[in-house]
Amino acid sequence: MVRTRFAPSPTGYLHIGGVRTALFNWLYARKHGGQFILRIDDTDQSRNVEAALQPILDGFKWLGIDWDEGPEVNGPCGPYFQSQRSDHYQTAVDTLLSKGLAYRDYARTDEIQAEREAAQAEKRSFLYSRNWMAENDDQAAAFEAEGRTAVIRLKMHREGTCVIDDEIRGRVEFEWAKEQDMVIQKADGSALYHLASVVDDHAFGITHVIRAEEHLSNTPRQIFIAQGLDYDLPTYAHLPYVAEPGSKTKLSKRKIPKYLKNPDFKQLYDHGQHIATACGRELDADTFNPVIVDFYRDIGFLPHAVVNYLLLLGWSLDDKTEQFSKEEMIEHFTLERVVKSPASFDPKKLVAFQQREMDSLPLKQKTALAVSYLQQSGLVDDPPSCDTAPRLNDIIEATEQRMTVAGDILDYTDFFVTDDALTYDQDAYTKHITENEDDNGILADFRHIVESANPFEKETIEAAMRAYIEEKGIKFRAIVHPIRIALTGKTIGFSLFDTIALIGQQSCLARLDRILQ
RNA sequence: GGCCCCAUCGUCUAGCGGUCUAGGACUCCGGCCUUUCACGCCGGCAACACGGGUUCGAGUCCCGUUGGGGUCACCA
Repeated sequence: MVRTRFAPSPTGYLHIGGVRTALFNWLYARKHGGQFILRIDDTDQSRNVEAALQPILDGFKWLGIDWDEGPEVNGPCGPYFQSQRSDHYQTAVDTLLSKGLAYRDYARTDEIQAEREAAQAEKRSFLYSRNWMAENDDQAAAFEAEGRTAVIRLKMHREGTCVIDDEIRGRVEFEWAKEQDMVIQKADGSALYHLASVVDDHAFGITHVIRAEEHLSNTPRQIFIAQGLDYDLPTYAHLPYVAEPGSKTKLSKRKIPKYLKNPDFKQLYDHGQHIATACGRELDADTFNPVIVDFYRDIGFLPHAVVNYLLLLGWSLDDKTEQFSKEEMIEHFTLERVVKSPASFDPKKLVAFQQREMDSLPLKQKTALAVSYLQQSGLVDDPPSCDTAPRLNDIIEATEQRMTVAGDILDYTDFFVTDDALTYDQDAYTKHITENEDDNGILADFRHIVESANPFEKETIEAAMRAYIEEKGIKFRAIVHPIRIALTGKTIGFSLFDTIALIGQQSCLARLDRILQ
């Protein structure tokens, strides 16, 4: 039975790199008919865990990555919060202590620091002298008499080799003597990450530890703990990490200002800001940026586009397949085809996946998504009013391929404002209306076409307009801009005939009259 | 700095000794289409880090160099 896990720390947001790791764990479990478990790494959290966890759970739900055991669903191995498992960790510490594989250490932090710096100065690797190690109660009592307090450290081997058979990296060796005597329990009695992680992986029956490469170098100490506790070792698979756009440095959540210097990242970010602003949303720079999953959900990405993109960031099936349904991902995923080198996050390519996904979305669903943005920005009532509701599908259909994300509908809002409230792009207005003396003639003629179109449909309007330019001996492009500006205030938009039909005869006349007067 | 990992177009990748004058995708650049803006279509630019081996033959195997990265907490 395959059991994998993802262990997020309740930080308040779901990081894109974390999602990729979770996805691979999820896929591996699903492929092998096993379980995917969510464990909450809150051993060091003083803040409100519940509030900081919710966005993470919501993110996974949105992406369709479900968990078999963990928060909300629970399961046979609970509790799934590390803050509630301290008794397990204490038992493990006691075992390690009794077997002489860990010790009470009374060194002060400055004393350790001094040793570390000395090693650094001599350009050799640091190895603790164990000068303040207490291996029996008498020694401990002596140190305590000096007013010292103890942490628990691992008493690492000082010879031999630790061999890791990594599913992705192959055989990796570490000399035990280079491994530090890690602290596994703080002076206040709380357990630290490595200890908690190993104990819980065992308690949860985790068979495959699939995690990012940054954990490779601390695997030896985890193996030491596991062996000391007589646990069977899980299979390890160290994924390459997700790197910054255009770089091989690990993607971090705290370097947004730096990423903003990357034009592609900036463009995506601005796109998001534009939509969020149009929705009248307050922006939190910590969570509203392309490194955090919420960003994509909030501006109208399709979750599957994000998942599909992330799948290909460090994994491929072959030399051509790029689009995968969830079922296909599960069917084809193998650790064997995970790439070893880091993959840098490419905002442009993610958008391309989204574009493709959006284009293939059925109209009804597209409409539903877009309408929610119109509602958020107050342009459409919830539920839509009687005169708006029937037009919605037609409007979205007329967007054709212009919406990359659902929030893009907010660039085409002139169908939802009243004729009096329509605003004009000033430069365009000046250029095509004010400065062009012939335009009044064209607009007036166009008003006649609108007025006499019967029925008022795009086919009849198009026929009348084509006849008009033929008669006048002018190009169509000569009349497009003035008309478009008169009707929508802008030079860009849908097909002009769609636009006219969607605005409707009455509004077209009203908007034309605003200009003609 | 010690230890460890990695190395094919700008980016994601295919390539598991000959079929590679290195394939696909995104980006970019041309052109076409055209009622604007998108879309679409056609075409193009662009890579095996370097040096040694092994071999009849190396992008593919080995070693070294260089480069990039990760990690070295009473964080996770």
